Amino acid sequence: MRILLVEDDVEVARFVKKGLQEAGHTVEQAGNGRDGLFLAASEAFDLLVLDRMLPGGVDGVRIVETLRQQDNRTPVLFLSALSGVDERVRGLKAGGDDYLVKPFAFAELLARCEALGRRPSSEAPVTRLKVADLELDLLSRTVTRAGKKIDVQPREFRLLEHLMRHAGQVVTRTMLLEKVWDYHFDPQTNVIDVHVSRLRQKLDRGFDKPLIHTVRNAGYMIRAEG
Amino acid sequence: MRILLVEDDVEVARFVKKGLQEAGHTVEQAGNGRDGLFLAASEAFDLLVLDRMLPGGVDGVRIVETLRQQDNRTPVLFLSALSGVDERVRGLKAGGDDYLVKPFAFAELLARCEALGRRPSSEAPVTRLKVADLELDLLSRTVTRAGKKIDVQPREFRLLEHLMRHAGQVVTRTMLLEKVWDYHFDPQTNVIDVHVSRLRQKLDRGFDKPLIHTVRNAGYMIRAEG
DNA sequence: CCTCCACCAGCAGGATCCGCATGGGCTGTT
DNA sequence: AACAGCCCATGCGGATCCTGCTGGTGGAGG
Repeated sequence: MRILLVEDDVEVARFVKKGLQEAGHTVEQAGNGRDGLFLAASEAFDLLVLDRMLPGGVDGVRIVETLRQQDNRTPVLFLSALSGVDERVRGLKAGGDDYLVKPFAFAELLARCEALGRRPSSEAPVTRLKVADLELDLLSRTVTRAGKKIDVQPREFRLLEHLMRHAGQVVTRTMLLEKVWDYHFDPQTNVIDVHVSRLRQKLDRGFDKPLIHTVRNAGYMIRAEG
Repeated sequence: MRILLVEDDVEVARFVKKGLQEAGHTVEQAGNGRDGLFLAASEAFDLLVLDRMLPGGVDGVRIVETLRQQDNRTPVLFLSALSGVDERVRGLKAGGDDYLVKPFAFAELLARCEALGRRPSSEAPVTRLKVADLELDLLSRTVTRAGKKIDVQPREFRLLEHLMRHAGQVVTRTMLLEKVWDYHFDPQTNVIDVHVSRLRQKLDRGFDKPLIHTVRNAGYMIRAEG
């Protein structure tokens, strides 16, 4: 499972991250609400573990509310020192899925994480991928940016799908050749460049924030910022 | 939401049931594990609220394990007086989705119930259609019969999809022209016949039970028998 | 300044796909 | 029996669409 942990307490963060990783999950971490929200909105996670209280304006509840407003249904587990019933209810009402009070036993955190992660990815296949205002609907084979429909060719679609499934991660040319072209050799041409170029034109033309980024000597990456 | 409550303590049961009903949910209730399991297995609920300890052999954990084994993914919230971390972990590991320790505040129970009910069946788009041993996967755009992959053209795919979405119902030519071809007039040719024919060849050839049936003077129908 | 890498426009081959027309079979009616 | 209406299968032609390559240009990095 790909988990995003947003926690400002360094000790707790370290402890949780280590434990989750040892249980076989991939953990990204943010130390404040701003970064956390940005990551959660721009990349795909199976679960968010949020501290209820965070420094700097954007707290856990705020993050969830924002995400839910954007149709992001990623399960959310709150961690908090606030143990009052009202606090717990508020967290859940905002769109959280579970609420664990500090201090907690790691075994319970893990069990609850896995309970949350169990349902969505297991039986409800992803039907739409989203990166910033770009959406790709696997069912209708449709691409939209900022609500406007964009026509893409089959190969472009596969390319984009692969990029979006790895949003925020660099995708190498070799990977693309394997996964999008089913080539298991180097075609010695710039096929990829050409298709990426075409895709760019369709996706980024007319928008000031480009989504497809070149990573020199490595490959490409799709992501909202830099 | 349709909720099943399995709780042997009459007082608690009454209290919870009343509260959930006042929040606008429908509540069925069982007083022991046996009945609870039977109900949960035979009817469709959006959520199960189970007492962890129940009289007569079948306890909450047992119920969940049995259901999960039957591929029943209905969300489960445990209620229990057993507050140890190990107990909680066990409940979640068995397939529970949440665990609330008695005594609890009703507001929290309600919030957790609604958090659990929020996600699952509410909006899960259909991604695969099935008629007898014929399956159509909207995501991979794949058709299989009896496990064997069958290649179909785009237009054939749309045609088949439309037929399968109305399995067991006659689909008229006019409907097909509108929905599959986007024709709003009569093309005066036998386009439909041709495509149905091609589809038949691919789907029914080599199988004794045909799935696509002609309804004379009406249209076509896909269905397992007759 | 030089080199390498990436970008983009244009092009042309190819493959796919689709719809039409024809001829034949079946069914029910006259 | 003969006929009309409906439905089925196949071959063919055309058109579109798509894709990958080439070659020249621009820019980043050394």
